[in-house]
Amino acid sequence: MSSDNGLYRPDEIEKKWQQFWEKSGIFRAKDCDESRPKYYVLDMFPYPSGQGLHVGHPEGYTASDIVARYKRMKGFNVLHPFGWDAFGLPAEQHAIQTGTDPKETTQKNIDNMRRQTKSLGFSYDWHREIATIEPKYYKWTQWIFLKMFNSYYDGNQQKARPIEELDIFDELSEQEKQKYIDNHRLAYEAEVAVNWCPALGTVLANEEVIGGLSERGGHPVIRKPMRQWMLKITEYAERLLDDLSEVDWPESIKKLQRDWIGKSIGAEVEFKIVDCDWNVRVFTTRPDTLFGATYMVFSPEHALIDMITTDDQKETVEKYRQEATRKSDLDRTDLAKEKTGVFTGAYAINPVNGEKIPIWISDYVLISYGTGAIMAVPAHDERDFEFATKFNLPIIPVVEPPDREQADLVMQGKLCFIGDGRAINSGRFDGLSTPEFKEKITIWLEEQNLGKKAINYKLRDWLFSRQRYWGEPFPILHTEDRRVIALSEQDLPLELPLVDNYKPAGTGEPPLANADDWINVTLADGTKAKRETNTMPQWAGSCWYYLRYLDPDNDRQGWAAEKEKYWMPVDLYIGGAEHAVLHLLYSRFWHKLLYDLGYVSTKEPFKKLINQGMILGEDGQKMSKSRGNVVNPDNVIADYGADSMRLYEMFMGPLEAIKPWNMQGVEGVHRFLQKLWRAVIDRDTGELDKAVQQIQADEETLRLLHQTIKKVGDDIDSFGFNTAISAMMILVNHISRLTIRPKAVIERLVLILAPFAPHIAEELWERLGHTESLAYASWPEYDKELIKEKEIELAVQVKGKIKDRIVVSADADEEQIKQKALSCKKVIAAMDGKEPRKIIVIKSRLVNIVT
RNA sequence: GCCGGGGUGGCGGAACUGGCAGACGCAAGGGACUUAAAAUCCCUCGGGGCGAAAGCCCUGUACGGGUUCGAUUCCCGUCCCCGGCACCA
Repeated sequence: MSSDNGLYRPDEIEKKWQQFWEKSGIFRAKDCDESRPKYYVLDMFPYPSGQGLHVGHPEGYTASDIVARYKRMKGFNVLHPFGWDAFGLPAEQHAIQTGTDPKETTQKNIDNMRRQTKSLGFSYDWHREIATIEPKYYKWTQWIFLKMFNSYYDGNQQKARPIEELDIFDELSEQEKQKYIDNHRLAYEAEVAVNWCPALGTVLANEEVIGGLSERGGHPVIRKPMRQWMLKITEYAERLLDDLSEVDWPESIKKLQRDWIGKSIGAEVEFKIVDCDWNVRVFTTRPDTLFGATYMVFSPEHALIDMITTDDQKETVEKYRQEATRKSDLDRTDLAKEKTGVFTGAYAINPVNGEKIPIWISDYVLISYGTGAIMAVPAHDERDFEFATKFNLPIIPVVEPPDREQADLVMQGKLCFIGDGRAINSGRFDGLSTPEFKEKITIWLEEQNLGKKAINYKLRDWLFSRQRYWGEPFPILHTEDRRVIALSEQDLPLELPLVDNYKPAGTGEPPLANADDWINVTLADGTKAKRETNTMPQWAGSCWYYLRYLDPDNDRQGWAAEKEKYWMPVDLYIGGAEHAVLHLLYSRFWHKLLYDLGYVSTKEPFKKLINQGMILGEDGQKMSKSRGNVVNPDNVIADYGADSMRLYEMFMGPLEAIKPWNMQGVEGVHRFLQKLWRAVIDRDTGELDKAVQQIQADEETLRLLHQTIKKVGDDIDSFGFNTAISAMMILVNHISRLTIRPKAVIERLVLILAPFAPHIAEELWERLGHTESLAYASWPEYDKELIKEKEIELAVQVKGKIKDRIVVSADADEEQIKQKALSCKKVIAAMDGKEPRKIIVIKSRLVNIVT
């Protein structure tokens, strides 16, 4: 008679162990424990969306959990926290539509996603859970903003310093002093042309505009000048670039960041404008082509245009400028379009040869890069070439291409050449190579006081305000007499007021402008002031959350210094590649500010970074509701259990790869767990199977076990989780075929499986007779000697083609192997009576006989 | 257009540092067990050819070349797919 007491029941054992982990507090990280090395494993915290978890989330979380559990078994004190990046547009859009407080919506979503996350059995220290929307959290986001506001960047020391230490000229008036200080703050206000999205009723950061449309929603975006808060990330450009060499990140991500920062080295050159007192500066990376500068182009927004435009050109120029401002970024960057532009009537003098050259304006020159004006060298710049060709401007070649054919075309003005070559038409510089020329002319320009070496970055200051309700309020007051003052630290947090209308006004005035009680403030001295009504962007909270985990309940500091010293930096950071630039660059920027001011002890926050790849639907398409190919983790767990879910996510392929979901693959790993279970547990009684016995394992089993222990450990170290699982499958296949299964082998198998499938591992561990959780059991050691094969099979090739195989003992020497190989019948036949010219023996691989 | 990543069976993928291509899993086919089915277990499984069979031969890692005793791996060229950037002077 058979009962089913011994069946594998993931639903039961998973609930049991999750409750045990929670109640026992076994995964609470101990601060400042100097007896063990520390290890900080961090997941990018999610936005708590109404859709809940999708299968992409657990991919990264499982990988980090495997590492966390593995490191604990290796004796590390592991910090593995979780939380919520909870400010965000969906909850606010919902609030606008329904009038529900976004806090309520968000809280509900957090509760649901927490339930889902816990059902996967991750070993998070839930006592450290944080959410960026909680006042006790954003108090410190505001605090860091104040640090930013109250600091300036000391260019000589290359670091941020308190604003009180800024040197000010005494002869300035009070007002001028204040202006000077405000201009130097790392958080400052500016009237900037922003990306205004009428449909969303907000401005967007450059990064949030994709091809002239809003990243979220795809609405059109136009340019509009508005007062905005900016953060001086540009001051950190050089350090953000340099310190990339210190972090262990994928090269591709580092490159994206380098390109985003976009450093270029060149020269600034001053051009005199004919018949007036104005000079204009341009930035160029090719000062060696100065002799070929045949005209200049100003950006339509350039301030000098009004002063230099001749009367007869005024109307045309004005018309063009109007059009340019009306154009959205999309129109301006449409590459299919032809270059446009108009002549200003003014001329400049080329400083190297005294030639009079016309000044044009065109929107292919950007006001925000360099000086907003360029010298145009049509022979050696493709954009200038296109423009010159269209408007019939002179093209003078000044670099001779090394290639003869190219050189001919360039000399005829028919080809634009942007490479390095030899200088021509450049007076006494003729004959120089491009790099030499660059160096010499830069020195010459400096001597003549006409220019100097210069560096430019593509990186712009970070537009930090949003016309939104659902974000951190700025701790800033605007007084009646137009001063901007910061709240003091004791006044934090400045909490969001309750409002009854979440709609933006549509004029650009944020929703908070309607909260009268909240906005109007009277200072101690009686001065009336209004609160800042913009809020911070979603990135703010995620810039520093990894620090709050260190000390989440501290209400006197964002984090305690000794905890920061103990835990930082983050040893491993896992998350999606979509944050390659923004989140990771912003965090690094904030971290460097905090470093300068002495609040953190490391230059970089994240030592090692891994990106998990996207998981596609079963149809190979990106998962989306409209395609109907979304896989819900809840269903997978209900059908197969969390261990199968975890295992499958890791077994699909390399962590970083993009890969399609396949429900039958889940079935496959589930069968693997079943097979292990059946090999250990008696189906009827639920006790250990009678085949599991305390006996010495045979040689082959022992070898396979030790090989597997080594492989799984090595693979976890290198994030090769898919191959680690396949190695364990091989071992389970072997064990399940044994009639007597050595208990000690099974125990070690259970231990190495534990980081991947912790519930079944804990359950089996218990049923194997252990009374303590395996969470801190020592990771099994492997024996190098036991791993070695006794006999090795070698392929024997004749001239690179395999003819036969031989088996030799592992310690056979080369001569023995050669003899054995040469004596194979098939080899003799293949050699066709010829003498071996050369015999290559690759130990433990093959023999190749060349005749 | 530029930059980065990639292209291996029907599918996901594996292959140390240039050394037996296709581990492991899925799907498929065959068999065992069963009254039957499910589950489980065993076998086959890149393509083509020869053979009654054991087995043997040829070919094959997007395509075309090259280096090498030997190339999925290194080099050159071409095609395709994915991601990022997009007039940054």
